[in-house]
Amino acid sequence: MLRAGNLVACRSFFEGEKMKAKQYFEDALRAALTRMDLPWPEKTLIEPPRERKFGDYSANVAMLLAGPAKRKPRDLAEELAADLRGQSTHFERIEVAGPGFLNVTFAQGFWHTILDDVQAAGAAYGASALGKGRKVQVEYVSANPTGPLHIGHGRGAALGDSLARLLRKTGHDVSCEYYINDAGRQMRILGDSVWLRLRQLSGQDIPDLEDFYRGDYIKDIAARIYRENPDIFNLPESQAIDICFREAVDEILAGIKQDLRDFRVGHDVWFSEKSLVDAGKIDAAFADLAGRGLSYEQDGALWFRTTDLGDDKDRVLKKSTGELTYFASDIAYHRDKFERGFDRVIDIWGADHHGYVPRMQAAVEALGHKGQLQVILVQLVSLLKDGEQVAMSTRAGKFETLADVVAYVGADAARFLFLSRKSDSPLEFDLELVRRKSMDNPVYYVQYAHARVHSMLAKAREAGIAPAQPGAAACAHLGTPEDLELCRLMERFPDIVAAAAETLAPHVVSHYLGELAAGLHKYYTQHHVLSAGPEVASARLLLLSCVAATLAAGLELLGVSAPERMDQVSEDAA
RNA sequence: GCCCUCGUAGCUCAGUCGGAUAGAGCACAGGAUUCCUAAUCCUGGUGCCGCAGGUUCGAUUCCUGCCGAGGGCACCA
Repeated sequence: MLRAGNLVACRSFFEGEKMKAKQYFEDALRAALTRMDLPWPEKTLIEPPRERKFGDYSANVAMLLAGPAKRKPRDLAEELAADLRGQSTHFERIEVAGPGFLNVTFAQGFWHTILDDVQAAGAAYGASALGKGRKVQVEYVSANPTGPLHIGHGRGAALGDSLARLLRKTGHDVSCEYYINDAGRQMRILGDSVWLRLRQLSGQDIPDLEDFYRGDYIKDIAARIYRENPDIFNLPESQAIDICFREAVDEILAGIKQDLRDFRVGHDVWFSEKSLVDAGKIDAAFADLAGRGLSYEQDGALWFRTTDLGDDKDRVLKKSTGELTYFASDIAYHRDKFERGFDRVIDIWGADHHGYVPRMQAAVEALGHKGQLQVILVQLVSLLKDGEQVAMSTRAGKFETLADVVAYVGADAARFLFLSRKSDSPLEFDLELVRRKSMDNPVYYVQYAHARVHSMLAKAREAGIAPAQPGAAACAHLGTPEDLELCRLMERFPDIVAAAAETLAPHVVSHYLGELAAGLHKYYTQHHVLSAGPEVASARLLLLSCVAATLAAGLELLGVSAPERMDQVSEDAA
């Protein structure tokens, strides 16, 4: 029952919004197979073939069916082709090729309908209801408030933000969250570090500590506290350190928030670890685990029986010193997430935490939410400047901050680079390369394509030429191979968005935008628009404004601006 | 020692559930602008898809082993 309902919902969604050509082909194939009394193979693949000469779309059904049906793939394909030729109207050509591929080419008129779709949808082009309104949380960055964000955090920030955009676009109810580790050992060290600097500043001769934060920003914070609280040395030391700690966290966190804003990244919720502790959520989580028989005490410590869940070793929740482990608050935190009603939780972590993933998965499973947590690991960013590696270490105070990098290369260029690579492979970030406004820099290639169209639209307005409305009259002027190529490219966009959202991989969008931009640039050099006569000009303006809308919709998903003039871009990276 | 990720063109990287002759950008060489922005376009060629087996109509893709790189195996965070 439920199944049937879903199927219907899916169907209407596909017809309206997903790749219409693909769906049309699939429907035709299904009907043909039914007529031939053959099943629909689960592993059927319908996709644009690598080479254009094989047509617009290609299906491998005949090869999949050949084995079970004990037939030759090519014979089967020929039979299918013959059936399809007699049944459907939108195909211009239906061919059998290679080992048994069934290749189809759509008629021009079919491609022209894309213009209606893009024009009608505008900025919403590519949107879908795939997520069915499910509540999803994306937690990302979550850097300890012990120093400014560095370039690696930037990669996670760009990814998390883009994923949220993708998930929203595909019909999910998304909430972005930043987990603030403001409890525990790191925070004690932070307080101590500021207190140390403060005492040194007041003239006390105290040697540096072994293990403390030594960045200049610590000195600055200490100096400000000293200025604002000249009598701080009259307080008991514990109270003074507490002031240092609180001031430091507040200031550093404010800086982090500012850096993220400048990078166009916004979290909906800033969740404090300390609040979790204060609200007794840790104890509640412990009780939960104990109730499930998954914890025990030994050697004065509280243990989580993760070996029951496939771990090779049980893990400590509360140390014999009474201190909580990171694991303990993470369990309580994730328990809280699901209590807040999220159907699905996505965490973005640095790849150095990958050993932690199975443990966290086990914990979530133990709490009854198996399969509802997805962890995405983001690999290291190695920062290069003039070819040489720039070292990064928060503790040592040597780092290239995100803010510095963004100021140097611009948010657009940084985001585009981060989002044009798979997150699980290491990334090389060459400051000079990313800063350069040239063709080595794909972001400008894409932005330029968008700006080019708007430049033409502006010129057209001056000349009194308006883009045509979609329809037969305009489409009669859009029959060149380049016209149709742009339509084909635009038609793929909704599928690209869906695939990127499903696989949580924004880089699919970046690569697609590169292709679409290339199509536009090629078109530009081959076809004049404004001087082509009023009717042709306005038909082409319609086509190109649809391309611009698609480019803008794609860039929006990456959080990269879609400028109407390129001189607006140069101000971004001064 | 055990576990995870990765290994694709000179460089940076794509390659979806196994499909047709493995792609793009950069770099290199040559060409295109009386006309909407040359931040553009066109033409050139390069691969033991780390190695060796296995699975099958077909493997860069899946399985096993090996080599190489990085990371992880705490009462650290």
